[in-house]
Amino acid sequence: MDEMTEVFETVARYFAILAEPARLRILHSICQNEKSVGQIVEESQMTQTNVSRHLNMMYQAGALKRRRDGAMAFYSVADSTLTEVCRMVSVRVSSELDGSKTLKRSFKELIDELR
Amino acid sequence: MDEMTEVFETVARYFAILAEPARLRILHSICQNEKSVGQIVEESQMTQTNVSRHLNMMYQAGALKRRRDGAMAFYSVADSTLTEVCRMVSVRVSSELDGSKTLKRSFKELIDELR
DNA sequence: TGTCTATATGCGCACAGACGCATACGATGC
DNA sequence: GCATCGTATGCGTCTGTGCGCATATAGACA
Repeated sequence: MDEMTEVFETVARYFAILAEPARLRILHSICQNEKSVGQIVEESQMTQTNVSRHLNMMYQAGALKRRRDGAMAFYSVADSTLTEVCRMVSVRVSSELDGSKTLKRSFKELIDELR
Repeated sequence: MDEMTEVFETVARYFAILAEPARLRILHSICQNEKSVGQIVEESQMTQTNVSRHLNMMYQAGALKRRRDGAMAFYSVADSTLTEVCRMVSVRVSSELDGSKTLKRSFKELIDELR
């Protein structure tokens, strides 16, 4: 396989992590402190199955850290570049909104918390 | 629909543009100067159909500019944030490679050209 | 008008991935 | 041991989307 092919596939796989609303929701949920699966489920309004699967996917990809404590599993962000680019893109996207003010406020909230 | 849902979907759609090797290849191809579809086809080793479709997709998404000259269409990058985050991610990903030196060199090449 | 070149698109296929349901696994407590 | 709680996973389904083939459209030039 061509070298560049591998390069582009690798970068694309990285972006694929962020190309899914469910995973962005999770990232947002744990970008400040680690959280247990249960906490994330509660906050994110997603099913436990779905949250668990996305967490594992992100963990396998090296995006998240996992800490086990008894039966509980706590996840946190392992790769700060994820939140950085997420923040950059949020800024960019929100800057060209012409619509609802409440939507803009939601973006600002997200941007402030992505640190 | 919840406001946050819309926010996450919007950001995810943005990342989806970059979550595809073919589109990264195109972005790399035109990140310095505008190019015609034919030129991109040649450089990228992709079929004309495929290149055209991805170009149009990116154009519709506001990622690219299009200039028509006769029968030709020239595309260039409209959103510099795309190349910026692409560069950031490439730096990040290449920094944790332990393998082949030629692969690292390919990454460096990409990173240098993403400006 | 007819032909050639450059670009776009309708159609169909195939594959990937997101989801829910049910269930399995593992730890804790009785 | 058994029941319960928290988390992970096998399976089936469904939607989305990337791709190729063929064809359509549009401009240039005779």
